Amino acid sequence: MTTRRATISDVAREAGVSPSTASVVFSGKTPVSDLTRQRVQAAAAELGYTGPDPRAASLRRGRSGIVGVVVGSSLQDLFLDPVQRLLMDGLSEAVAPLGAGLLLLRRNSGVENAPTLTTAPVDAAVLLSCDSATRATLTEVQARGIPVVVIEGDAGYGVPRIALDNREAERQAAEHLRALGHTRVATVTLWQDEHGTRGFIPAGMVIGVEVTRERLDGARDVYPDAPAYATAASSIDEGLAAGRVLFAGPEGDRPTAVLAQSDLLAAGVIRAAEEAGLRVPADVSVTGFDGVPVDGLAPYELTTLVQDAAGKGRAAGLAVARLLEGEAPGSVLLTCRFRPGNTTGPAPR
Amino acid sequence: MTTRRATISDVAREAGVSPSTASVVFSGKTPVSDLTRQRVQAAAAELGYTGPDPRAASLRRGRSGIVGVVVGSSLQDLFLDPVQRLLMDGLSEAVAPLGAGLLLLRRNSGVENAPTLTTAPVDAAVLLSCDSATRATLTEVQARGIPVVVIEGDAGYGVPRIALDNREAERQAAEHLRALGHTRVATVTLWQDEHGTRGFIPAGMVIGVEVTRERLDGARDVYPDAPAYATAASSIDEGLAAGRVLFAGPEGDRPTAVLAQSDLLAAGVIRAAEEAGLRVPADVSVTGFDGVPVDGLAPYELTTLVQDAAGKGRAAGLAVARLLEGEAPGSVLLTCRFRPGNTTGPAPR
DNA sequence: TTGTACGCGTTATCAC
DNA sequence: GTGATAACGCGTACAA
Repeated sequence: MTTRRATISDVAREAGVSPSTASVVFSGKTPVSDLTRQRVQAAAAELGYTGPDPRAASLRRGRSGIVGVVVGSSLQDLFLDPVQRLLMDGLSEAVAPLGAGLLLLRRNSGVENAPTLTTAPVDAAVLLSCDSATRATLTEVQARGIPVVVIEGDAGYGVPRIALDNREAERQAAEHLRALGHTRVATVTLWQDEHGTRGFIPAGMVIGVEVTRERLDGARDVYPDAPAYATAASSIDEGLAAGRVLFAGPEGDRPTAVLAQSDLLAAGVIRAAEEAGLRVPADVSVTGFDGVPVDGLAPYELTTLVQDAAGKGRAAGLAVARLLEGEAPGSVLLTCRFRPGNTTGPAPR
Repeated sequence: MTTRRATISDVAREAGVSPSTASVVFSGKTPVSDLTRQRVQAAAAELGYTGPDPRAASLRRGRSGIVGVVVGSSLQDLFLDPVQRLLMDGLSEAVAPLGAGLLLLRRNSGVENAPTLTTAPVDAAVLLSCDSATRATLTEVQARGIPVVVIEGDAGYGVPRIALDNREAERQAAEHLRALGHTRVATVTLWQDEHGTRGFIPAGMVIGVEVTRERLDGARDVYPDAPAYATAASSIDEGLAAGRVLFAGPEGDRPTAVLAQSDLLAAGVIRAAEEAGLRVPADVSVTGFDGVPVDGLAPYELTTLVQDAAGKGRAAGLAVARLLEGEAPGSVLLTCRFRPGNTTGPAPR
């Protein structure tokens, strides 16, 4: 049975009304008499018609109800990070009332034929931690007239941004350490480039990833010469590896405090300190960033900067909604709150 | 400037060719002379035309390049689980060559106007851990003629399933414990219903969540009377809470071994054991399920059942591809591999 | 290799 | 409250 699926015209004919009337019954945009509605619904049931074809409706309306989310790497890496998870949750929550869902699109999938922002029927796009490599995508998308919002990234050109006061926040953490008397302070950073290059960042190097650069700048505002070790991702394991490097040197050379750019990294650094026989915070102070619960960190409570990750996602969703209304939402700058814990203490002497 | 966006006809006119020729230049389905191609491309550049409108193309082709993924709860919860992350990664990898992306759809979002499988332009749908509540959705989607694949769920009705040999696998773990001489064995299960009801599962209760039921059945094949404590999610914290309950009783009453239905739960149970002053595996043996790396579990290596979660996702993607080709892929049953670690040992006496 | 003609299934608009 | 009309932008037989 290769029988064609029923269309709204079929239903209309069966019900003895015009296609437009039948359409209105399903969309509810215009009042319809009860009798007509019932007739149409009966005809639909009869023919097994389950409502308008979303593809045709989206062509006609010019809306698909889909928001593309461009993620950098694998979904695996993305969702490994609790901050990103919260963010996606907030975003999905904020676009749902628009009748929109999130379409996951990978940036450099390398797969032939993979869907992209230009081939997918998206109404708007959200770019996550947009780095320099994303710029190309951006201009093409804008040429299509697709509204774009950027989260934690450097978009320029009048694109609404949802950002954090990363620099000021990290500066607060650094000042907290200075007030405690620390002088030998190191930083463990988030990824510095799309390859996930690990290692100490050479002096004078300009980092293309905004969030990493800004947090590092904040640290350097207080400790201009602090060595910075870049990791490949925000995870406990990455923090552990970085911590091992930092704590490998002779005692007089080791940092007495570490500014980690995420809570997961901080948890890893703390573990590395324990491995090296150092006590936290007696021998080493550690700060994090994000303010997310870290499984298995107890009894420590990180000294950290709390951000509202879900709020970031919601703000992005709101911006998308505005853009779809034809408005021009401004950028949003969210602020972090410093939360002292028990992982920082006076510098050892 | 409210100027209409350029269409392919505009480009064709500008280039002095027919619309169909211009279309062919973009789709590459038919050979075109170099001269024509260049003229069309020049015209496109001139008019700022960036390729066919995906909405119109999808109506015409009857394909949108979108695979809907129906997730039960919040994205947060979904991606908290490393198994689900791997699965989504495998799935996204497998559908990318189809030119398809994953559209995240929440089951019971409760949000007015939220997108659903019937309102979104999806070519196919993947149901994750489909429980009894999902059945309704399923029939409606099938009425639309949208191909569906179910992962770890009970779909019935000729829907291809990607499943695991949960029962056999868990039975192996239980037999391992029996061989070690354990007699007082408890189980910590995954969610038993959509509400995430925690607590001991009453005897004789039938569980609607397939994966939970099957793994429990496997445990009961060996230990018919083993108490089972249900958690709300696969996480360390849930395992910790469950473990605290299990280890709260007097010594002669406590289980000497715990079959946890996931590695994260197992990690939590181990932590609870440590809290209670019990040594693993000297006082308590613990098994997991999944075979995923658990951050911070070292130096333990879980005795567990290794499953290929990414492979599960890929299998689902492949099944989707087949369905879209009009074929009728069968169900896939993947098997787990028992991997002994250092968290199980002889029963204490 | 290129052009013509048509339809994909729906909905906005306006007149009745 | 209902119906006629006209797009929405494109892909693809088929003919030339």
